[in-house]
Amino acid sequence: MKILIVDDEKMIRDVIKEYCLNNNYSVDEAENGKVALNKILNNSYDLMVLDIMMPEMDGFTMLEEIPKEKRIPTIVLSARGDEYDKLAGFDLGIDDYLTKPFSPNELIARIKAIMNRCNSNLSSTYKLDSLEVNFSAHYIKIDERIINVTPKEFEILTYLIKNKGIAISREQLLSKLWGYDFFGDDRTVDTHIKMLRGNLGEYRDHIVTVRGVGYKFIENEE
Amino acid sequence: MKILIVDDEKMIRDVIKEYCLNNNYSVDEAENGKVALNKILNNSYDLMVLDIMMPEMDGFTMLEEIPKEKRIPTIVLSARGDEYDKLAGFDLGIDDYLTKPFSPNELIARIKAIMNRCNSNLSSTYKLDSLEVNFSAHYIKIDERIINVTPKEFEILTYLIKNKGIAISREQLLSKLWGYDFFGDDRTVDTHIKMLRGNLGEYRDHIVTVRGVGYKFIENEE
DNA sequence: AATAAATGTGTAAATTCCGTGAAAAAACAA
DNA sequence: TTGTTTTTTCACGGAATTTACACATTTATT
Repeated sequence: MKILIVDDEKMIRDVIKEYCLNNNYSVDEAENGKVALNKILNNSYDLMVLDIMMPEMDGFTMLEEIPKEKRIPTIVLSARGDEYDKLAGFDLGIDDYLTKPFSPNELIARIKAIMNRCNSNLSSTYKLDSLEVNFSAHYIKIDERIINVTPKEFEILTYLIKNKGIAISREQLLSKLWGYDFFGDDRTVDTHIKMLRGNLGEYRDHIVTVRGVGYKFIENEE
Repeated sequence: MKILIVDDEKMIRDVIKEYCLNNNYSVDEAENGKVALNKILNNSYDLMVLDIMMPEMDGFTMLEEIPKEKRIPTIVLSARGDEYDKLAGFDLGIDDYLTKPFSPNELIARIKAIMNRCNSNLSSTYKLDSLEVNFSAHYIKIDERIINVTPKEFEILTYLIKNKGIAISREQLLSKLWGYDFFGDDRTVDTHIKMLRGNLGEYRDHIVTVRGVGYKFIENEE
């Protein structure tokens, strides 16, 4: 179990490190978002403890830049207590957060909780009437019949469903599903949405376009 | 999203209830462990806020009595701040804890965080009687019915609500929502406000013009 | 009451946004 | 390789949105 600690204050990194080592987790550190991003791209960690307020590259920006296949469970440290909105609207990949000052024991406890949760959270399917999306087995069924979609379409649908009810911008889709280094056209997303809708048949209207923003998946009328 | 609040002090239950309702969670209460256990066995909740120190049956005992299939995400409230309680609690599958006295806002934030990681179903919503503005889903409802507004109208309303009670100048709106490089007419704002008011129907008067300054959103008469 | 300044409102032109289809480019399989 | 599927680009056209502006109305001041 390897944990990446991202914080600009050495003191804090040291404290967290100490506690992690005592609990048999191995640790790597980064003092800002840039370094962290680099480490994430070139190594594999099981969990990240991330400070939001950092010089060079802040935590939010960094999270956005992580390509999807490199995303890991993340506990966010935040100095101010009133930024929850941001956390909420932004990225649902954040697993937990703590407001500074926090107790190291509490952090450890949460790390344990997340480690447990992730291990037990594997095969899952999403169901909506006769629509069935199996995330792990990677198939979509409507009325018990397999619907063929391309990988990208599947990724998009999955992402929208996991963020159902929330409007997702094209940029967010691109950076999450294509990767931070994709420099193509926004409208590519539209084309995939078009294909996806075509394939979803009677469920096509569950992908709603939010004009000026992007798309969202809805379960019912809202 | 239904939350069960378990605490022997009615005052505390009421406060938590108030905040939960404001955030679109529905609420049920129990004044001790026995009642709570009963409710859990016969209903289904998405989350529980649980006080540890209670008469009749304390929180820990109660947690142990819950059969595995009925366990739900739990936030523990504890009057004592010593670490032993905290860690012991986590071993019982507790998801988070707060020490009394706690800030209701923090509790809400943590509830959101847990809801978020369990079923990624959080929504930041502003409610005023039958007016409902969902920031993340990007919709406005009045009397349960969707109100169609343009993106700019939505942005403006959102901005005013987030700064409710404060007069916002046209310049401020322009620079925040249009961008610092907008060189158009001040009065464009007025046109959008006009449209927005039209769409807000009975709530049109909550957007007050502050003569000589700009506009503000108010909840009640002032 | 008269005046000036600020705001409300209707209209129409200008602009932006999105769905779509077609075709080029890239990835993949045989 | 060759052929097939997937991904990406791009441009058209309709529709929705944004903006500007003229005129009406309100408000504050004298």
